[in-house]
Amino acid sequence: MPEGHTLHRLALDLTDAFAGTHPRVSSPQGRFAESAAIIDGRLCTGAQANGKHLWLEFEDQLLHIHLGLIGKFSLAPPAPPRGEIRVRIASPELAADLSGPQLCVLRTDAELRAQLAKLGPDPLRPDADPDLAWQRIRRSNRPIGALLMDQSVLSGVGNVYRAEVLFRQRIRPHIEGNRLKRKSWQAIWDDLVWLMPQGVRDNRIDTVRDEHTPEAMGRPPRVDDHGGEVYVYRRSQQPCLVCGSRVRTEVLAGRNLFWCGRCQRRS
DNA sequence: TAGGGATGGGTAA
DNA sequence: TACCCCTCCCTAA
Repeated sequence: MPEGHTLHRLALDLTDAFAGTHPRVSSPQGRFAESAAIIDGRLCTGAQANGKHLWLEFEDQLLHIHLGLIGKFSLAPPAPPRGEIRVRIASPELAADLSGPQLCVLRTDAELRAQLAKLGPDPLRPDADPDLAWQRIRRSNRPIGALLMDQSVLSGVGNVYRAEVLFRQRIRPHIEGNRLKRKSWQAIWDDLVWLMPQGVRDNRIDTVRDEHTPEAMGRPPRVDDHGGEVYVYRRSQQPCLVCGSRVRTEVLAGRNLFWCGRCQRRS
């Protein structure tokens, strides 16, 4: 379930669990066995995230992980591995099991920096410069709904935050980057900077706030299969929580986009 | 039991 | 744009 908030949360949890310790590192599935042996028992100094990239630091070796679409990391008291576990990082108290990652590889500091250099600003990092993203957006004729998903424009936003932040700011997903108003971009960025830390804190994406909360509207909370409270994501054909018209869907940038054609008219 | 989908992204064409 | 990989889970048959 990985958008940027998931990775930042994992970095915090992994740091809490293993920083300053010498965890055992193994590969129950076997596909990471050789590399696991290299860092097994080494001092772990912490974990960090940037966009959807996550890494653990073992002295001069960095374990670089990208969960992709289906990757998962679970932290729990040690138990026999279940399923295809690429990597287990374990202390006597906790085992972190990684399954289905798109990427899981040891890197040097220089190699990792080269990877991260390709990423646009991450709303979850305090040093992020939103103007770097704006300079790309204002020169592009691609729709903002595609640009938000492009990790070289800005990093960490995935399909849920894309749909939800555009809804919350009432922006039409199809407006081209070079026709988007600067203040609209600022509103998107500011909203992500407000929303995503809540995703890290709660470990899920909730975007329905203020007067539109189900409680405020006299309905029981509706939690989507993905585990959060949302306006439009995966709500195609259902009534918009704000105006009641049907939520629309189409594929944009290779992924299912959801939006309200009546509420989202701003550029 | 087979097939499809899922919050991602790299590569080839 | 199409296809591929990664894994798990739900649905239809």
